[in-house]
Amino acid sequence: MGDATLNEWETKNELASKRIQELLRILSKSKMLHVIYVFGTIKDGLRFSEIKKSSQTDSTTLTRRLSELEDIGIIERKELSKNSTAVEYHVTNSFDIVKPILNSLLHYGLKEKN
Amino acid sequence: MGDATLNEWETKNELASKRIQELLRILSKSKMLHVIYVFGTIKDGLRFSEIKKSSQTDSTTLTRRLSELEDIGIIERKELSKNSTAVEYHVTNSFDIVKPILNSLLHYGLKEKN
DNA sequence: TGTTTTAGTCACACTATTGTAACTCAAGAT
DNA sequence: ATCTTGAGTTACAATAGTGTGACTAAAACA
Repeated sequence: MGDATLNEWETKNELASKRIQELLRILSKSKMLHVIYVFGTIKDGLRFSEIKKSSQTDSTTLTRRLSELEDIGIIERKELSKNSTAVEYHVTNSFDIVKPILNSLLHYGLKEKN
Repeated sequence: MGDATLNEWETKNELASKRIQELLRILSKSKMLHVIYVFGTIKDGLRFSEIKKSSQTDSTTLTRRLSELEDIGIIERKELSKNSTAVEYHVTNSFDIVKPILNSLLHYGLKEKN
């Protein structure tokens, strides 16, 4: 951690800390990484059933994870053609903001303990 | 996320995913960021009471957080001079591995929603 | 018209995590 | 000898997060 960065963390508002903690809380929930991974790899514009199959998550948990991601503005839910049976999920710009975090985590995960 | 990185994530062992989830689970616990922040800013070789005061964490929670950080090898607990009343906590090499994650999180936290 | 698919919801028992308050026990200070 | 500090521990009740199985309502298919 550089000094400038630490100073920022030290002096800037508490809001950053709140957002960070919220993000961590959400990211650490069950199946969240699996779900995000699907958005990161497969494609944009995913159907509920596709995400469910690809992430191996049950309906209940998937609904929970999707609405949490929607809440923090990382994905968007779009009903296709005014009826409710067809729904598509898209990533937003904020998804890009989270990518470096996922990458850092990945590199941590791949690194050996020492 | 770059393609190479994604491929890694896709093809490398499940262990990475386990480690990542474990790290996220631990990082998202209450006061964890406060505690890590103290290690990152104040100095190395901290006493229990210093961490307690600086992170504004009660004994119970601090003990929990410190042993979790010790478990994943991010900090080390050292009893000074064979008696148990003086204890010092040090960061390990693994602390450096986690730094980029903290930095990424910080930048996420400081960024406006869009 | 009946069946399947899509996208969920609901209730529930179970486990994990939290904060609080009280307690301990050894060493150093008065 | 008593008081305080350091570094916790223990018990506990409250809250949060989990997977399971059963259920639903609309639309598309046969």
